[in-house]
Amino acid sequence: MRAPVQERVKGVCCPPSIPLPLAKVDASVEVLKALADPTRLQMMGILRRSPKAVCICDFTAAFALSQPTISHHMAKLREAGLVEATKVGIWAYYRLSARLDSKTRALLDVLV
Amino acid sequence: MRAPVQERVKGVCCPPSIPLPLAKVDASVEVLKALADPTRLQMMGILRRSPKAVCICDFTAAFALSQPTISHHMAKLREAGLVEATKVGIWAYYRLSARLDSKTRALLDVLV
DNA sequence: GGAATTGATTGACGTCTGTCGATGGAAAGC
DNA sequence: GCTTTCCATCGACAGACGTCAATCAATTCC
Repeated sequence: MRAPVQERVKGVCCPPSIPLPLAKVDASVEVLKALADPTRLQMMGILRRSPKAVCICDFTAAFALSQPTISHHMAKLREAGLVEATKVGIWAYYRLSARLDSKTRALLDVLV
Repeated sequence: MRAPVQERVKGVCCPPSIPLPLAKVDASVEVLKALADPTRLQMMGILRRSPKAVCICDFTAAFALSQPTISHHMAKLREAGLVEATKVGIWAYYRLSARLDSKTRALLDVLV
């Protein structure tokens, strides 16, 4: 008869634990949602490895997805503040955002 | 008239870049999806800080969500291999999985 | 000016997700 | 045995998400 993990009285639950700061959680969730898709995670991997900004047309060629879908995914990454776009003539070039905070950088180091 | 980001010929796109290993991406996405929810991220934060396993009823008390929803979220974390459950009498206790790989640990260090 | 190309946007579709109420099963107390 | 408590599962529902075809705006080339 070993001791239980914690003292418990039936019908009596502990007071709620101290949660993380709500703003921090929401910011993290926004980044996590942006990364939680295979296509977008691979896009981030490609961008992190590329010394130059990458043309959208290259992503369209790399993934077996329609051009609007590629554009949609890149927009998600842009809205999350993960990438930046530059227009050169007809072409649109994307690179990792220059102002990624240290936590996001650490995430990318682990993931891609 | 500065040099463009990359040489481009109209109508000609570069060959696709080398993507990350597909299996790695899918595994990462599974974990990211499990973490990309405010409730689940906070659950992970609580579990990571708690030296003891935490009773489900404490989560039910901590979050303004119904008991089935709490159970649903914990099941998601369990399916992703992030947490483990122990049944003690009527109560169910959860803790961080003992066999988290180093990348997942690093993720949690950054996030929660 | 007109044709061609890139890429963003729109609208539509099926699927996945977060949430709840209701139900069910197991353990503990009466 | 019956009731109570905890928790997982089921069924339902609204909203978000990933995808595509069609369209549009901007640019370049003829």
